Amino acid sequence: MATIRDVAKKAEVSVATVSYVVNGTRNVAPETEKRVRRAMEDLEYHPNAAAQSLRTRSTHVVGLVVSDISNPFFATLVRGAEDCARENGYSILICNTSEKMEDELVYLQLLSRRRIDGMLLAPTGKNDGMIRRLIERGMHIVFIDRKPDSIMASSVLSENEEGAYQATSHLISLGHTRIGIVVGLPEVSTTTERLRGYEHALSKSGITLDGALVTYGGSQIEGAELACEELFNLPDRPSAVFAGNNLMTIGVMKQLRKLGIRCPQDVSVVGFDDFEWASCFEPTLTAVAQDPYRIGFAAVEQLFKALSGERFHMSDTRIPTQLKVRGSTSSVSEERKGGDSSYTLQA
Amino acid sequence: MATIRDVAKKAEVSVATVSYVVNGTRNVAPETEKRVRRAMEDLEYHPNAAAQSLRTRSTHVVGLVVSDISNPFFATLVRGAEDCARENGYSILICNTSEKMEDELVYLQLLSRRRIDGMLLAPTGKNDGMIRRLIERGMHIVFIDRKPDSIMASSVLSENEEGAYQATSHLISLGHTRIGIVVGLPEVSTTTERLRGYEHALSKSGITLDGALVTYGGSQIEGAELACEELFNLPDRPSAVFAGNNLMTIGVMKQLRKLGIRCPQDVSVVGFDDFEWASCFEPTLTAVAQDPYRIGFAAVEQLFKALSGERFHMSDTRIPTQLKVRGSTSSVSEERKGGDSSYTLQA
DNA sequence: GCGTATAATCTAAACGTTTAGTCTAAACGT
DNA sequence: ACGTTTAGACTAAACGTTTAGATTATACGC
Repeated sequence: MATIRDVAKKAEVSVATVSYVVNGTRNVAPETEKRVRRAMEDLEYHPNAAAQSLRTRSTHVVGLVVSDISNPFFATLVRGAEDCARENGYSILICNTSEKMEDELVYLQLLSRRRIDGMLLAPTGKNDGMIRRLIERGMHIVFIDRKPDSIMASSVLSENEEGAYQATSHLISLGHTRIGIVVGLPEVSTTTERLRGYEHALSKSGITLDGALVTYGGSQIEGAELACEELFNLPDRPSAVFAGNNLMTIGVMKQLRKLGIRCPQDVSVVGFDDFEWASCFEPTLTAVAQDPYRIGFAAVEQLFKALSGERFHMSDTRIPTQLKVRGSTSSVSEERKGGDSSYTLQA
Repeated sequence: MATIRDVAKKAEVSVATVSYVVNGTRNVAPETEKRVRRAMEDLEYHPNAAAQSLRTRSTHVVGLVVSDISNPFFATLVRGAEDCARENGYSILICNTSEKMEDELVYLQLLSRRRIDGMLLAPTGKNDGMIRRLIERGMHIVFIDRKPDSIMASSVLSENEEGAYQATSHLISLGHTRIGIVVGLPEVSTTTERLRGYEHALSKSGITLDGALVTYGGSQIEGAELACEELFNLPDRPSAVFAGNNLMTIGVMKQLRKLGIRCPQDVSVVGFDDFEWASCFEPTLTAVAQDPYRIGFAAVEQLFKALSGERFHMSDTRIPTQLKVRGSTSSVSEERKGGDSSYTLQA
């Protein structure tokens, strides 16, 4: 593979000159430039990024740490991040923690070695110490989707509380009073925020919170199935269920089907996270839509702002959610009336 | 940030010795090792990966080029790839081509500069020249999901033809003879292979191929909606539709709903690619399940085999598909009988 | 006690860039 | 004609590792 020295020799100039034309960092005579470019073409020269990084102490790489990239929410978020990164000449290194603190730790160290210019992090919530030290050592971090409340740093998150509030209020407005909720992992902020929105909506309507209706599904399908089973083993069952994320919505629906409980005739369901297909399969799902693409994109923008030294401006960005009312929720005690009365409510 | 020199000084040894304990490349006295490790801890030393790469000419990074990581198929594939990569101390750099040849080209060059150790590539099919040159220059490439037929290199793909054959045969066995198909981009191998399976199944049953029933949806939802509309504008409509990938299945379903055509009562639908939720929303979807996780995982394994110099063993791996028969397909002319008669047929 | 093998450590040259600092020669102002 | 500026090009020192080869000390066989 050709080096800058080879190009220099072929173009009969010094390596410095080649570097200048590659980076446009100094004037070089049009004639010389032509010769250099010609040589680069001929030799199929590609600057060695490792050498550049070593010299310039900048890798043009940003790390992206999420729990599981196969979760469509994160997948889309990553896409948004990648699009923004690419526009600015950056690449993205992905890391899946599976919500495990050890894995997260290993990745944080790995990213340190790689001298990435910054990172987007959806923290498991169990490595705050290490994260804080990283930040102190100068690592630029933007939290995405969730954030540790003990650390001051930029973040880009959904309007979780407001979204959950709207979802719950929607159910209440349909006459539901026993509303079960299946939330994710207790240590992540999305869980607590969504729970808060739920509680807020209840209390606003004077409904007293029944602890038995709050269940934990671990953010996974299987966990949500169990949580849902739990809800319907209660002496007085809920007439509606609020599922805390996309996977748990599927878990809930699976369990309902298993139990022979019809939605929305027997129970209303609203999920956090929308789906592409939600409008063409039955029951069409009422959901709080997030905008993961925008979260990813905005987070990288935020990161670049920090990198460009724009006077350490910490910012917490909240991306709005949208309640999409579809067919999986219906008036309590009324039968489903059919017909498509979908509508959308903006947060 | 601490360098190896700092560690050496603190531990009162030479930099070489530090390197030896970091990499375990030579014996060092237990006493010395302890001192060195201590120093590393104290200084929070993380070896500079750029310097290592420069020196060793190996980055421990593999590039992953797909059309769109927000497509759940690729997202899961990436997860499989990442899991295997990580097990072996490698990281993954992601690139989204959006099926555009220019973007693909830019990424191929970028990955060259980054001196990645190898790459997984789902080619757009329009840069074969560049790809061939890369391989000649020593780049290790494993094709995933699809492959250019003009290039000899390892690949890990689904059993596309067989899967499509089974899907089509299933429809035929239900009495369908006018079977529409919505396939993706003509230049990618998945399209041609799935089309071949479809044609094969038809001809085997003595059904003559009607060109009007073969439509192109560009692998996207919107494209498939149009393609589906086209199918149902035909003088004699199909009684079944085979959708060529996950997004196009959604497009088809959206269009059917728009046209007021019921599935499976009016038309049967089978999709290529399964969904997590397919068994709990109506119509429960009959689909050819692929195993993207396994594709990604196997592709990285294959790549490592090549990297470890295991006598350039080119291999084309095919990952089996599974036909999951559910509720979206039914006997022609018969009304849907209800009840869950799901079953699975292995390829 | 002597040559030799072995273990532990060190020295210094790469790896491929960028960039501050020099140098040269031409252009310019007066 | 002569200092001064300027454009264009060059030299060489970093950046932080790895690793072949040299060096030293210790153990071993006889």
